[in-house]
Amino acid sequence: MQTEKKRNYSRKREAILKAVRSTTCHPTADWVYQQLKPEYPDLSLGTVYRNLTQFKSDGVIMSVGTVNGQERFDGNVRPHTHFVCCRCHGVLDVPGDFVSESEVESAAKKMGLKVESGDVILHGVCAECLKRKN
Amino acid sequence: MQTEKKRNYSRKREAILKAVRSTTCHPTADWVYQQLKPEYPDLSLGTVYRNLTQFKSDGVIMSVGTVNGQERFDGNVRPHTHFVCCRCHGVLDVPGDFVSESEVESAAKKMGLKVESGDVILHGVCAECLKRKN
DNA sequence: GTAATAAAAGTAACTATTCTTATTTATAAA
DNA sequence: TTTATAAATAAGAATAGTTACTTTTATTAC
Repeated sequence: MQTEKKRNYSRKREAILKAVRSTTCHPTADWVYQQLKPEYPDLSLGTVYRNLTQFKSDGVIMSVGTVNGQERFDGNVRPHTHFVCCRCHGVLDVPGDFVSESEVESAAKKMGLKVESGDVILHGVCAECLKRKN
Repeated sequence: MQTEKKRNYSRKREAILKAVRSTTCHPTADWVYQQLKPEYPDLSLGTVYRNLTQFKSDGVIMSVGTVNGQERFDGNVRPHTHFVCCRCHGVLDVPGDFVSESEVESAAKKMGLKVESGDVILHGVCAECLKRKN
């Protein structure tokens, strides 16, 4: 049995989660902060970080990893693929999984690993950037 | 025609590349620095960073991404899969590719993306950590 | 209402990485 | 070999993303 941690409601926390879920841009902590600042003028960046960290460990959001020095978050926790543009550092969802669950499982078993998640990250140049300057 | 950039030979640069290639631990910049410090007492961390960046853009090493706030490098640039242990933050090679090149290509084409590389990163608990404490 | 507890603000601290400048080293020419 | 040049380096300061800390504020239970 796990120890239950009680958690009080907070309007800001709710807004932070909503902000992450409202976009497909895979935002940074600062993006969320800037987004909410107008409506919550006393919001602090630390609050955004703290809540994003909580959401991550609760599994209601996920991290896409660090792109250009900044962690990128995703409100969509269903398995999907990410594409990172090395020009504009945009992150895009690519529908599809592309990875063979069973092959991974058998390779992991051979090495004695417990695999909890698997991410596919594609790198390249996005359509926008290709158009802009070839 | 590309402008050729001349590059002078440097004993330290060679040692840095050798260090990254000598291990499968997917080292951080600091690991390389600590490793070479005894033999090159006047080595500086900035030199390690600068050369790793050069090697990356030359394609002779690759980045595994940021794990626990630090970039991890890999001297093996052939496509392969990485496993990141969320307990000890170790990075392991997993033989195999697991991702369907052709499916990725067709999905990318549909979105107008130019894919240059694709990485599979598995997350979980490594054999060592599973043994240590279950 | 009041007490107990969690959340937030604001600030300070931390850390990986990059940048700057003076110095050293490697290469090429004379 | 000596000299000229351009590149590489050391050292440390600067930057930036992130986290931790302390005090104040908000939420819940009674």
